[in-house]
Parts: sequence; structure tokens; C-alpha cells
Amino acid sequence: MDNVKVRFAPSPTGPLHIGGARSALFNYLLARRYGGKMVLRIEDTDLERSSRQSEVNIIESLKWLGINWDEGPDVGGDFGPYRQTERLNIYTNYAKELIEKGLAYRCYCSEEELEGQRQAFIAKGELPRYSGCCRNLTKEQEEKFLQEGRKPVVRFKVPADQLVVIDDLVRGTVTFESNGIGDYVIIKSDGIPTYNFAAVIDDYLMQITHVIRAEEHLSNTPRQVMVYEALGWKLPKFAHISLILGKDKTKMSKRHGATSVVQYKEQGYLPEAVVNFLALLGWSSGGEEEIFTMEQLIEQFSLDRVAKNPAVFDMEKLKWINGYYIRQSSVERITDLAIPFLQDAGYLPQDITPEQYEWTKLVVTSVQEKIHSLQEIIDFMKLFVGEKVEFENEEAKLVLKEEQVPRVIEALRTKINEMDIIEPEGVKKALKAITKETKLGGRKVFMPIRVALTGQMHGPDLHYIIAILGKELVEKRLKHTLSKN
RNA sequence: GGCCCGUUGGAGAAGUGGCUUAACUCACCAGCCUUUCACGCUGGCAUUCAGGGGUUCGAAUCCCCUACGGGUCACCA
Repeated sequence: MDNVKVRFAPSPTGPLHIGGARSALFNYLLARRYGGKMVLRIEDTDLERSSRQSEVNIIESLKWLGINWDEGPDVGGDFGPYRQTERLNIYTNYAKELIEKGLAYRCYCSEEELEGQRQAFIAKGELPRYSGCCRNLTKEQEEKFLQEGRKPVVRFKVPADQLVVIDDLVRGTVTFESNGIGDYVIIKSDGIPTYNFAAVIDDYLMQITHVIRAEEHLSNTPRQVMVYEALGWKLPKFAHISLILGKDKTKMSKRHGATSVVQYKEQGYLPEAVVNFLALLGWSSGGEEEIFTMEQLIEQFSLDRVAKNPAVFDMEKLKWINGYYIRQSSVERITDLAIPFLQDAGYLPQDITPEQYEWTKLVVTSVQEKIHSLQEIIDFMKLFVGEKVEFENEEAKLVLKEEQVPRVIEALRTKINEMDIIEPEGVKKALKAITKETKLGGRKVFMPIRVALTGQMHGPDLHYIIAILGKELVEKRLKHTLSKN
């Protein structure tokens, strides 16, 4: 494949959606795979809903994921501008060309009239559509409408009795009948082009070779193909990737939980985990591996391994992948990433001292292999902060009633007091020593200490807990729990 | 409703007419490891590919019908 050029063309009407992110990823992977180029184009023709804030969010989310582009509103390029609202004259000129060639026409129908037409069709038991009543207006009729103050839209004249065949890279050959498509608007009454028109003009002018987008656009494609043909332009290759579904098998939406990329960032997912997971939604390598770095994805990605059927977003698998990447990362990296979460939760101040950093690193070390997202660290914090201990249940309470407990606790106090610095390795040795000296099995020593210090019967390694708590808190917690018994 | 797309275990999937008595991963279950939990390791988990017809010596793979799910029919993209 030579000269691959793809584009991701979001409309900035909200934060980057998980489905959009996957479209962007697939485009990016194809471009990088074949040494091609990628364009970011902002389709902001919906003036009502578009915002710069959304554009910024989209760009930041893409960057966070590690997806970058060669041309776009932020980096420029030879085929700009890259915001559709900055290209309006281009679209108008092509619309004029189509009108002159008799392939498009101005329509002066008002919203009410259009609605009336629709109702009339429904009344006759037919499908609601545009009647085509402005197709052959005379100059005089147009003048009259203009004088009435009507603002026309431009409609594309859909040819009758035509088969539009789309050769889709993932879906194969898909055929539509032009008769099922009414004359559709290409320029709105305010002069702004519609999606089906602007996308075609831009894809052509920006020399896009592969249009990879979500399946919801498949039925739009014949409309676009007709524009290419009307203008005498060569078609790009199309690839429509299936939708991402929620657990109930309907299109992924807010009901199903987090839908935007930032939300996943905020919930403590790592970008490489999200990328890995997204890649697996509709694509598979065919091999046994499930873990792929961006580099590996670039090496292996191909459109013919993209599935036709929709994929259900499985949160459990995302968590597993995220947990995997958390375990693979260095303690330092996870610590740096975790600090903002701990600050937000009030466990760390805005400015942290070197001591606090080291302490946080210990916390991270102790939970790194247990968590599936950075946010889950918060759940462990009550184990490490505060003087009081709550028993998780009766069973935990009973552990402290065992007969060897006083001896064990006493031994622990002695060992701790003997230590100048409390650090994990030293504590680990001390605990081992206690099991030896008291001649008790591991559980009889470790469980009471664990319960006395945390109230829980399970959790991170004890020597970390003790090192994180420090001498003072260990003593305070021991006093507190023992007094309750 | 018309048009279009899809349907392999709870989820992602491999499979493109015989190598499949259907890979692999998540989840789940059991065991091992371990001071607990987790991690890790080992094993189990669809005689069957939505259902029904057909084509064929042979079908999850090709064709038809039905069912179900989804998308689209806007001066939204």
C-alpha cells in the first residue's frame, strides 16, 4: 500500500468518545503501519453544538493516548485549514459548480412546508421524504421566493434508478439503490455545508486514500459516493468498523458508564491499557497474544483482520489489561501517576516533601500488584492512615481472642522498639524472627498482627503495612484495638 | 416501516469447504504457591457455531428463508 493517507474527523460537540478514540486509533495504526500520513480534521459545521473546548478535549485525549497526526488545526499542513468552518468558501464554490451543471438546486421550502410534505406522505401510507418540489423552479419563481425573504438550501439531485456499489474494506461489497434516497441538503440555509458534502470535498482535497470510520456512516456513504461521481472524483477506499456496544448490546452510551477518554484517565487507567483494549475491540492479531504495545500494534495491524460484528465493551477485560500494565510499570511511574489521585482524595498535600514521596512509593509498592486502576489505591489508604482501627467482621475480632495473641503482640512491640528505622526488609526479618522465637506457625503470628493493625484479615504484605504506618501509628493502633477487646 | 449491517461459550475472538472430536484471552470454577489478599502456575469450562431448509462425498465456513440485535432514513455529524 503506497501513499496511505487517513484522517480522523471528529465533530467537536463533546469530549472524545471511546468509539471515536478507536476510530482514531485504527486510522493511526494504518497510517503508521504503511508509513503514511494522518490528518486531524475538525468537523465543526454544527454551529449550535460545536465548541473550542471540545476540540481541545479531543486533541488532549488523543495525545494522551499517544495518537498523533501530521496535519491538523494545531500543527498546520499543506492542505489546510483543518477546521471546516474555516473552509466555507471552498464548499460554496463546489456547490455552485454542481448547481451550474444541473446536479444540485436551490430549495426554498420552509420547515413547516417540509413537515407538511412529510405528513402528506405518511397520510398516504408512504415513507416520509422530500417531495422534490423545488427541482425545476423557474427564474421567476426563485425571484419570488427570494423577495419573500426565503433563504434557500442547496439540495443534491439524486439520480433515479441507480445502484450505488460500495466496496468496503471490512464489509465487502454493499449495494444501495438511489431511489431509496431523497434529494438531500448539501448547503444549509445559513451557508454552512452539511456533513455529507463537506466530508467529501475535504477528503478529496486533502488527498485521503482510506476513510476509516464507524459503521453508523455506512448508510451515508452512498450519498457521499454520488457527490464524488458528480464532481468526477476518484473514490477513496472505505472501511466501516463496527459499533462498540454496551453490556445490553445497544450502542455504547452514558448509561453504560464512562464513555469519554478523559473519564478513563480520571478513573486511573493508563493510556497504553486503553489503547490495547480499544485495539482488541473489533481487531485481533489472530495469534495468542492479548497484550500489545502501540509499537506492536503498528507492526501487526491490518484492516482485513478487523471484525464485521459489533464488539461489547467488557469492563472486566479493560481492568485486567490495566492491572497488567500497572504491574509492568516501575514503582516510580505508578507513584507519580498516583500522587494526583491521593492529593484529590486528601491523603497528600499539594506540595509534597521528599519524605512524603518516599512514603507514597512504599504505599504503591505494597499495592501495585493488587490494583486494577490508580483510583483503587484510595481504597487501601484507610489501612495506612489514622489511629483507629475498625474490625471488618466478627471473624476478625475473634482472631485477637486466640491464646497466643498477647505473646505475639508483646514480641512485636519489643522488636519495633529495638529498631531505629522502620523499613520493610527489617520488619520482614523481625516478623520471621517472631515466628521462630514463639515457635508458632506463620498464620498464628501474622494474622493477629494484621488484624490488630488494620482490622482486616487480608491486605498488602504485613511488613509493608508496618513500615508505612511507622513506629508511632503502630503503637497507637495496637493500643486502640487491644483496648477494644 | 424501507434500506443496510451483523449473529461462534458469560465477554473479546480464531476459523475463509476436509488439518476442528471449534485456538487463544478475560470472567468463572478447582488445585498449587503464599503469613492473608493479590500476583503467578496447573487443570476444568461450546460434541457445537441463532433456528430451519438446501448445495456437497463432506459446511461454523456456500445459497435461501425465519428469528433476534443493531445502524440509517434531519437545514446532526
